Amino acid sequence: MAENKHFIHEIIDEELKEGGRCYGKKVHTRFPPEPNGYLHIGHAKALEIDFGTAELYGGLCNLRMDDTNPTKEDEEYVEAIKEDIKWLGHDWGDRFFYASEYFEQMYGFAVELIEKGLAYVCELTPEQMKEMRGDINTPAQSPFRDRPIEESLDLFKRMRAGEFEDGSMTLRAKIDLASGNFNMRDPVIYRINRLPHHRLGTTWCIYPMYDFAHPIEDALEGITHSLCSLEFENHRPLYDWVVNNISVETKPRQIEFARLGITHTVLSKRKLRNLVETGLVSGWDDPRMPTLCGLRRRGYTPNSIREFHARNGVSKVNAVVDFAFLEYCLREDLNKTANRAMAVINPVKLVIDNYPEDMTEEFEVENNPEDPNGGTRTVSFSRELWIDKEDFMEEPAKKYFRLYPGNEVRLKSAYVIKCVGCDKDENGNVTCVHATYDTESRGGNTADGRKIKATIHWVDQKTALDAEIRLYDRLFTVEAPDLADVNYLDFVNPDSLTVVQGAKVEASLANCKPEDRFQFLRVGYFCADNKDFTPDHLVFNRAVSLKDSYKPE
RNA sequence: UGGGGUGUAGCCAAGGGGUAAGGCACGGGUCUUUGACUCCCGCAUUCGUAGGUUCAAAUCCUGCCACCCCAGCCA
Repeated sequence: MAENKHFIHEIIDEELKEGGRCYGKKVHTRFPPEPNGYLHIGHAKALEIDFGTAELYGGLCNLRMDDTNPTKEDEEYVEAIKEDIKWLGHDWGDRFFYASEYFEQMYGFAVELIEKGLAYVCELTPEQMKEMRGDINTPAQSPFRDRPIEESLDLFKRMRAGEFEDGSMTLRAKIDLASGNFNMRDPVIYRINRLPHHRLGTTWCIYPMYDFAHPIEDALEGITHSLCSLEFENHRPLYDWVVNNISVETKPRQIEFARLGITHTVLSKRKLRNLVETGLVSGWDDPRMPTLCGLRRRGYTPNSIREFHARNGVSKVNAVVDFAFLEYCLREDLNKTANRAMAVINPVKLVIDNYPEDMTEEFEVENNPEDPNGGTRTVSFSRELWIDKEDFMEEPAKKYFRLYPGNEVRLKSAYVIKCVGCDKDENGNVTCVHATYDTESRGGNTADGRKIKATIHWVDQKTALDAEIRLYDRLFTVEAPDLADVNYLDFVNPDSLTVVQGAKVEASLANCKPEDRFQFLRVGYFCADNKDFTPDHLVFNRAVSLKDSYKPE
């Protein structure tokens, strides 16, 4: 948790003091997704703020599906949303709700407004209403504004009864047709729509609008703080108008914060959906997607995502955070928690010329040097090994200190070896590296105490397993593919996925399960794919590479 | 020319009259059986801008500029 309280918590602190709006009350928030898509890292920010605020103050946070528009919502998203929230580690207890549970009460409040002369049935069609909306200098108009209360009451009842066509009538709040804030120009609060609702079917043919429904949902649930994103600031006067003009005891307060942006990706539902539908990614859970299910499949931990948001803070500035910062948070978490393993992604054969052909030894290797209780595992060693192509150079570049003829390196946890040459094919490609080992260096330490600069990873050919490795990189080549004046699809990174077949991994990896995460030593953090990994077909996704400060000159 | 917001380093972000926290990125060094990690050092004479008030201004006042949101019977 960040040491400095952000502005929302400062406000709450004030309200909790004696005489404050919430003195003696329990802080109660809510997370209200619309079930029409998958949750992404931006939603996770709201999740952290909503659930995190409740946790911080010893309060509660409700999970509520905001399903007031049957044309967009679907039950299929509900379970996925719950699953993602649970995965992140948040608990809504028994407080799971649907906005649609309150439709009857909302209807009652609408009637109350009509009776008070604060709402009226308007017969303008959408087109007419648009024409009569007015502009900055001209007030809106509605010829039905002064309709008698009884008449509105009757018409509203008949709207509910299904007597009128979709779109032919609305219920409007009577507020201010000349307001500079267009949300206050007699906003529509009910519309007619005969599409079946995902839960209630055809029970209703009229549905409340967000601006009317949301404050009621909050008030009915006893929400003290309704935290939402900046674009709803303009709606706050209407939110307050609703809670102040209907008969509810609790008056929740809406506070807005800036939503999250991240470089090298897009976060709008429309654009994400487009990536899926055009096949540029394999689905909503493609490991390149910023969706929670995508990040999960990629290898991100709930902890790293929560830490990312906690460290970013909360403000009202439209922020675009470096993708590198998300990666940093992941590395930081996985460095402490992920077991190490050896995997050779681009293998080349290494032969220890002076090692007996039929001999095999076993070495103990620590699972995680960062974790004293991490334990050890056993790896086998024999004359022929796999090492990474990048760890050998026949003619070393400046400052290169791995394997090259005449140079010594340490094979992690095994022996110190000295390169004696290599074999090449007719095209000059290295096919095999030759070395001799120091028989006095078992475990990796030299008998005479001489320092060995480089340590490289390796896998025994006798026990190595084949694996498919999916190397992921950022989805877009530019920082801001989301800018209004560019077509984001033009900047999809053609190299965002590289599939490597025939990588060689240590035998212990046969026992791992989908979603197990590892640091492949000196390479990066990898995660067993949660869809395609099987014991017979090992598939690992690269979550993030290790930092690499080696810069060839 | 309306209403609502926001401007502190390349990116986040504290600080709200007493002389610019912290993190990421970046550069250098240290350590190292991972060129990772750790640790250390460096990185805003200045807070969108111009004035004003004050012994003292990122903080208070005034003007200006830039950017974001708003004219769905979407949320």
